Amino acid sequence: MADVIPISICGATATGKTALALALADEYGGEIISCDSMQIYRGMDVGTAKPTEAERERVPHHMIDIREPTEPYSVSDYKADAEAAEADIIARGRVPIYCGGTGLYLDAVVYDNKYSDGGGNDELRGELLRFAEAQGADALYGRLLEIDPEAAASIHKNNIRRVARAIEIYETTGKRKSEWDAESRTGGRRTMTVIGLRFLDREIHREAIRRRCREMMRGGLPEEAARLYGSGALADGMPASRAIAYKELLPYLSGLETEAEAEDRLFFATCRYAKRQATWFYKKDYISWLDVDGVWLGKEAPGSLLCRAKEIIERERR
RNA sequence: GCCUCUGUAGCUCAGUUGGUAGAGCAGGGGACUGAAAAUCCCCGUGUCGUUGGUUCGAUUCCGAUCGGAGGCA
Repeated sequence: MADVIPISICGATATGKTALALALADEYGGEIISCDSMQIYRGMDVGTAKPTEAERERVPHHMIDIREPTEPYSVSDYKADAEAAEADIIARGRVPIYCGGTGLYLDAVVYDNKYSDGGGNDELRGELLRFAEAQGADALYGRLLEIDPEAAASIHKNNIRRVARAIEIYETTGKRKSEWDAESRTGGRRTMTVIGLRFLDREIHREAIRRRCREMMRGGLPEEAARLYGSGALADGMPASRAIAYKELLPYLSGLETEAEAEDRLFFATCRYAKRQATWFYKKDYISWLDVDGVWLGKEAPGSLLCRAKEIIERERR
């Protein structure tokens, strides 16, 4: 039997990735590996548009609900865990199907990237951030310029998060970030069929996002957000506090805004996120694109989209 | 009917002691290798409600007028 080629469904939010991945899983005897930085967390269900119980019974899912909303997680964790899941799926004779919109995580799995050994040093990082706050972003950037001018050239000085991380890499590993990157990027690309879903018409995509926001608001998002907020999982600095959906509802939950205003806030944040995802994905040369405008408008049957996806998959198998 | 407030960017508003205007939000574009649903960068001409007047010059002062909000009758 030929080597199994993993499949990946990516694209911006609300393009229909989940539905297509499920259909493909049925078709090929696949199991889904979530490629989503927020579905990792338990208890964040409505807000992250997690697959439903029924869907997860129908097709096995991996990389979902593997951390508490207070636990940190990173790309390198993802790469290790997802690849382990993938190996396990293949060993059982099934097809791994990645599905999700976290571009960085997809990259980690598409390329043989290496991440700097020695990991992170939260204390040092915190110290660097405090330094930036006290002395200014320029001062922090100045430190990076001294130790790794090459990395500094590709990081904006105001992006103190990245500046701090670059310094942290050097301090903890003794090797510059630019050196790590140079080595990592020689890894090459793995064989994987990556299908990207996209709307050609931005307005239609916005409609899809609008509908999703409405469904979330009616589907228990406020209750979920209140629960997470009450448990402290949304406190400053907590991983879950970064997710779109919960922080947007805080003014509403504390009585400062109406439900309609909260929904708008959620909608705007999601649209901006979709744009950032699109910017990331569109320049990736490993993606084969499928337009979904017709499906959303009801002019194309979901089965037809599935056929188009299968064509791409079959073509790459030859 | 009278009085007060108000009319400036898609929205909320600031401002010009008279020299044609700027923030936030929304919107557009982009970056991205251990927090990524995060983080960061770039992009603002709009009949300053309309119309007269004063003035070298009015969005800014004055009058009228139209729209909105409130108050008194």
